[in-house]
Amino acid sequence: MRRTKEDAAKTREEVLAAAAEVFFENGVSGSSLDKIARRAGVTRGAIYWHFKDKAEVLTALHSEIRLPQEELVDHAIEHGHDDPLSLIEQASIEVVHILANDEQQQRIFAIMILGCEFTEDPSETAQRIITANAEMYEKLQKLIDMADRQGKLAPGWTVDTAARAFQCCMNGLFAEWLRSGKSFPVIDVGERLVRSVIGSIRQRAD
Amino acid sequence: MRRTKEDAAKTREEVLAAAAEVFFENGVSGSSLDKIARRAGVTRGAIYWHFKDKAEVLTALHSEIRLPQEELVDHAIEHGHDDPLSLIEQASIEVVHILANDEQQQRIFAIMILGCEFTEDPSETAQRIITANAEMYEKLQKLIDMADRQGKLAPGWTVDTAARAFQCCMNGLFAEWLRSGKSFPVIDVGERLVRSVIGSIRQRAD
DNA sequence: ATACAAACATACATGAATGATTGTAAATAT
DNA sequence: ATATTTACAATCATTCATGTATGTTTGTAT
Repeated sequence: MRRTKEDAAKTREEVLAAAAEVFFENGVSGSSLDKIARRAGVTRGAIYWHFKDKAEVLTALHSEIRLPQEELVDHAIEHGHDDPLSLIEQASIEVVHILANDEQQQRIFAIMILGCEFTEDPSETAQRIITANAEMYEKLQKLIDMADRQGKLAPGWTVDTAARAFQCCMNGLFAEWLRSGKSFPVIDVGERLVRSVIGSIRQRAD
Repeated sequence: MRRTKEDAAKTREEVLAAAAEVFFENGVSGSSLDKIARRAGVTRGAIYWHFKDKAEVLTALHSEIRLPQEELVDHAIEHGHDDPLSLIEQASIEVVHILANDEQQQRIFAIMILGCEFTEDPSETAQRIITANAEMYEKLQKLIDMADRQGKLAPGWTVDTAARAFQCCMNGLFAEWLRSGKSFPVIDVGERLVRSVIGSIRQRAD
């Protein structure tokens, strides 16, 4: 038996990795803590030591995801940018590429987007996801607002409508891809989709 | 007590309506048959009389949804159409309008899109949803293929890429709208989104 | 009027998942 | 060297949903 702090941290990570797999395979509420424990090579006791309950395992998984693009976007929001729509376009396409190659993040994304039981009275768990989505929306909104003030929005678009439309596309893209078992080339579809929508939001320099 | 055939059919409908509500509020696997029964004003016995188990309640709910646009689209696929992309555009926008006004269909849609536990080894339940989605995709594909053979696809688009991109948008739109608690005007966002994507798929007549 | 079947309600048996408790070997502090 | 935590494993009691079996009332056919 091993009990050093590093080992403890290691089993914590193993539990999280196992949880990602089991959640991904069986859905969140279809996964018992015992299944996760077995997959991680421990017992439920270990899980209950590190986490309060299943919900806390989920939120721990969620907090593991951190896209490098976020810092880029945050920087642009703070310091301004001369072509916000292009920034969105580039950053989004990069995110698609990253996600297409990182299995662990795919699983977590899938669990968050698809496997989350959704309830009208939002449970602690679902609330986290809603919050995260709202934060992403706000960032989009700020960037598009920046573009608007530069007179770069095509007629007919409002800041909110454009932000929502783009958000729907991206979430829909990942959701469909993961739900379908990665049955189509996300990168191709994603790039075209992003360019289409951004293209029609952008004021054409005719 | 009432036992006539019409009354039986009525309680069957009441059970389904209750199921839609309870599933919508608590998620599918968070809803016990007892909760549904109470909401419908019956006991589980009644539910087990009409349905084999919870999965069958779900599929019964699913089979209740039948959009009038489907017949229009089917007709076009069979008999041909001189502007398939416009047909997709029109039909999709109409679907958005219908959905925006029908609470029952919104709930069912929400359950199907969001509340479905997703699993790698698809359970009987999830399989139905996947199948339904695949059917919608095939129809899209056929229509876009028709447009392609008329030389109406913009350069860079393939039939599959275009069909996937559009499907992602629509599913993403409804998913986001329902998940967010209908916090934005679907009709506005939907119309702009549909026109944007179809517009960039369509060969421009410059 | 009688018999049977339809349409439920009620009661129970089962199994699974949870959470709490307890036990314990090793690590760390003193 | 000893005491005390740490980091788990193992066990147990409880809850809870499910499925089934059985009871009961009413419609309906003869």
